Amino acid sequence: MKHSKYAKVFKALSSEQRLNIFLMIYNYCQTDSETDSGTERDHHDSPCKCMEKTFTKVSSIMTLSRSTISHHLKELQNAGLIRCERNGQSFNCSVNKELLNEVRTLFD
Amino acid sequence: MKHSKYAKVFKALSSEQRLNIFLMIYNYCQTDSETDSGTERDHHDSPCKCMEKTFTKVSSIMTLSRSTISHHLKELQNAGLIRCERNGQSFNCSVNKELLNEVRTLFD
DNA sequence: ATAAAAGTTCGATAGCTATCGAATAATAGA
DNA sequence: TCTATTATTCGATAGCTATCGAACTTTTAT
Repeated sequence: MKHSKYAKVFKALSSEQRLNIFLMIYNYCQTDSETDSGTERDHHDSPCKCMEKTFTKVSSIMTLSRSTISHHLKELQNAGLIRCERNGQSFNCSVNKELLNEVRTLFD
Repeated sequence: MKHSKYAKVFKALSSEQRLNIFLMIYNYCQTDSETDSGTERDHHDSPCKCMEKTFTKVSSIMTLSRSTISHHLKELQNAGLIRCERNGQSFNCSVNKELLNEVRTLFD
């Protein structure tokens, strides 16, 4: 992978608030996929289960305006760290674990 | 480790030029410690051998002014990613591998 | 259809950042 | 001591970023 893409990932995680949001989604993914390990899924497109109502959950925990949260979620998507989709009123996000693996191997 | 410290690390790596500088030092450390694996060292303070004349080498490879390079090296030090010391005319840097390990485990 | 809730987009702004050149300080060698 | 090399600090600047509130759009429920 090109260095510029890594830099983009790091930039997305360089804001403390945004890192908190990301880790919130990440941790949810972790515990969720343990609980749900038997289920059949497409591992390429969604390597871990979505965090449902991400926007709402983030809003309830962090004291940031809605527009700011929207912005941060978009930044995380833009860097490729998460994928989001709207499902009716629920806004769901999942972590791109493949990208995380790539990033991790940068330092191996 | 506190999230804010991770954010600081990511911020240090979020500039493409600075990431290039870091990876240059990192890669040098890697090949160097392989070549030099038998030597006795204090692994806490210097987990890998220094890259000698860091400043000069970075200058010769990247088209950045000296002041900018100085600034970037300081940022990397500030985030704890590298340690530098001046040794006469030579400016030597080494990578803080313990910190890298911590960062890596953020996503385990 | 209307209202409520959820999320996005827009425009503004204060503060940060990458970069430079010039001036300065530190070091080594003659 | 004088000079060349090396690195730091300073001041400036253009551009980016985190954040907000207000206005708008989309969706669900009544």
